[in-house]
Amino acid sequence: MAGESKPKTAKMKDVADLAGVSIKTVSRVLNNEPHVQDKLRNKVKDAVAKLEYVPSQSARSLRGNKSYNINLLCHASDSSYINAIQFGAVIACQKLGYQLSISLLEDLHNHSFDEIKAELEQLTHQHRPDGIMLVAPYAGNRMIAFALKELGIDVVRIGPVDLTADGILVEIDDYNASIELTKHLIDLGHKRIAFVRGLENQRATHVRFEGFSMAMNAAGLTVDPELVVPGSFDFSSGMTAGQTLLAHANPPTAVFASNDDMAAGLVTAATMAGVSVPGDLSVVGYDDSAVATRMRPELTTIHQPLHELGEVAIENLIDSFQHKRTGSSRRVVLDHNFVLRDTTAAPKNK
Amino acid sequence: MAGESKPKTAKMKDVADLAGVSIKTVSRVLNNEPHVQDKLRNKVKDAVAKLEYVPSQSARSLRGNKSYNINLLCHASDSSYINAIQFGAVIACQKLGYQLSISLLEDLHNHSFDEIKAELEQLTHQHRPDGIMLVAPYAGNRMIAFALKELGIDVVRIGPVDLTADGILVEIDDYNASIELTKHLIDLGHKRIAFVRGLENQRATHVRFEGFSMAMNAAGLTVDPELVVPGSFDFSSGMTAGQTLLAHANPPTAVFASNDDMAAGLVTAATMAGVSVPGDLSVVGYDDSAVATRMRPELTTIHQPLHELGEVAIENLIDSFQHKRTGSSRRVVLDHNFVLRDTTAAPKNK
DNA sequence: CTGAAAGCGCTTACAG
DNA sequence: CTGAAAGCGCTTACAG
Repeated sequence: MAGESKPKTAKMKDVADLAGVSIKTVSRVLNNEPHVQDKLRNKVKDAVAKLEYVPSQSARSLRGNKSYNINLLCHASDSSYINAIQFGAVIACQKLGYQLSISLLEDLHNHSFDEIKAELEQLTHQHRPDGIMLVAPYAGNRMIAFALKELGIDVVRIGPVDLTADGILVEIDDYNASIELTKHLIDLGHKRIAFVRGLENQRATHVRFEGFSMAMNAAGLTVDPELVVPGSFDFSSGMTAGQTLLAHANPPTAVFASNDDMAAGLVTAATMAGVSVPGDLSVVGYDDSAVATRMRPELTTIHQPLHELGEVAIENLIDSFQHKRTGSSRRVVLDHNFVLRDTTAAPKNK
Repeated sequence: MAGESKPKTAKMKDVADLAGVSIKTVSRVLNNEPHVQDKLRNKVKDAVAKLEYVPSQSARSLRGNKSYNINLLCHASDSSYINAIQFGAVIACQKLGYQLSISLLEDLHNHSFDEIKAELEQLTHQHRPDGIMLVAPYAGNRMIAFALKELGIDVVRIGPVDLTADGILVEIDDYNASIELTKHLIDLGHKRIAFVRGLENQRATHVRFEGFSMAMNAAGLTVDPELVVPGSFDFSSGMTAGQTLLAHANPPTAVFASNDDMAAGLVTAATMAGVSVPGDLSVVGYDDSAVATRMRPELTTIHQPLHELGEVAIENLIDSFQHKRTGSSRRVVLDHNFVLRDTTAAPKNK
């Protein structure tokens, strides 16, 4: 079977000829510009439909200095949290005529600002995205944000990043969500509640701990420093944290893990040690990512609207540069939900 | 703080002027074309470096009718299998000066060929990728493959798809890997071995079952039809399969789940039912995706080189259309590995 | 081995 | 409200 050659597609000129107008008018209709008679507008639309005309992004890009491309800067790790955000972002891009591309940025620890900037320049100059979307662990990286700003690229960031940061931010209210989650444990009757931190360079770690501490204090409970253990947002650090906490002379009856992956590790460590969840130990996570319902018992957690975070981030980013509001700052906070599942219960010896 | 305007970048003309040559010569050097004196070539390279010149993909696209963009067509599901392949694909694209973009295709069940073709035309005409990468569950979809062919777009597919399919295929030897995996269970002394199928429209399901059956027969064992249960490649179908198998009057001592997610569900179901893995039941998975080491006991499985599958797929795709070998067929088979972990052991009452 | 010219398919000023 | 001209930054024939 011979390979077919690429079918030749209609150009703007063809549409103009068929509609009996100039190509400029076609362009205006396509870009939803005002000042076109309805009659002409309809003629053009008919011609577009008849010819199945789709404008060439290359040509639009070249002349208009736009690429209709948004780049998601990722870290090399498997994360269903990122995955879900990416999903929402793709949906929004498709809806708005943009394309979502993925780039991988290697670890930038120990890199100078100039090196980071050079790396980003290399990455962005080739395909010239109209905007960049930053997620964990890069969303909170100030050097990256600043370098991108110097390169004149619009950025949207997702998650609880620096409060003083400018640009577009999309997130949920981590502080209050953490309070809610902690209150749930307190209301069940828990007093010795442990906390598993995430990566220390992520603001999420700090905000969630702040909410946790606040709720504990408000309830007249103290946070035992020995029950605050480190983690790195992944399954195995959750297991380690679980082992540490269970080995404590006076172990906690409940644990707040600052994300779901670690909570899953914790539940696994408990189960392996013969500690029943939630009978002997209650565990809560954070995110409501895929793992939350791919474990037993299913995880009580905070639901982040991950798809929506991705969608809203893209919409705001595009809106921002379409209205030439480059450099504008805004902060969008979406609703979260507390999701009660099966890893929490009242403590046995209350 | 005022937003900086996009910095103006060097153009090919600037490089040509600095190097004292024509822009055509610069173009030749940049595209690694022959017929340029080394002296001039070096002058040009110096100028490129000095000006930090990066060619505009838009301009190259428009004139050259190439987009330097490869599109990964995804299904809306969270899968660390796809995630890992995507990772490898991004790496390869970055290395070769291409960009990987993601598109989501909604479910196409009950759609006619013409509808599918129209959908794909819409999707591809806007950004005109130079090639498309297809993974599960679309890699094996003949209508998609055929529609893309009619649209003149090069395609690479990953996984065990139809043997008669033309185009570029990258996969591992599923048949022999499945035999190996089954032999492992047989060598441990298992005789009643169950099999959990995946989606029936995926060739992986059939090839893996074929390998399983073959190995059973070769060892003089029969496949009990009652121990062959359906699944859909996800965690919850694995749990269901586990419950079904454990409820059997004469339950199996080992299970071959045709991917890791289902194996994880199976282990979870067993654990919940008080059936110890691997003490009372051995379980093997397939893929070695992230979940394999995010569970306890860790999963014995077949390691698919997912990153490499993604990389090799992209490399072959680009190589194919760069050499105008559009329409050429080839099949690349990468090595797999049997990974012995902790979910398999000899049966108790052998 | 090297270069001057034409043109990819749009959008951006500019005129009317 | 509409259009003729110029040009975005490259690559593709074509000449020498």
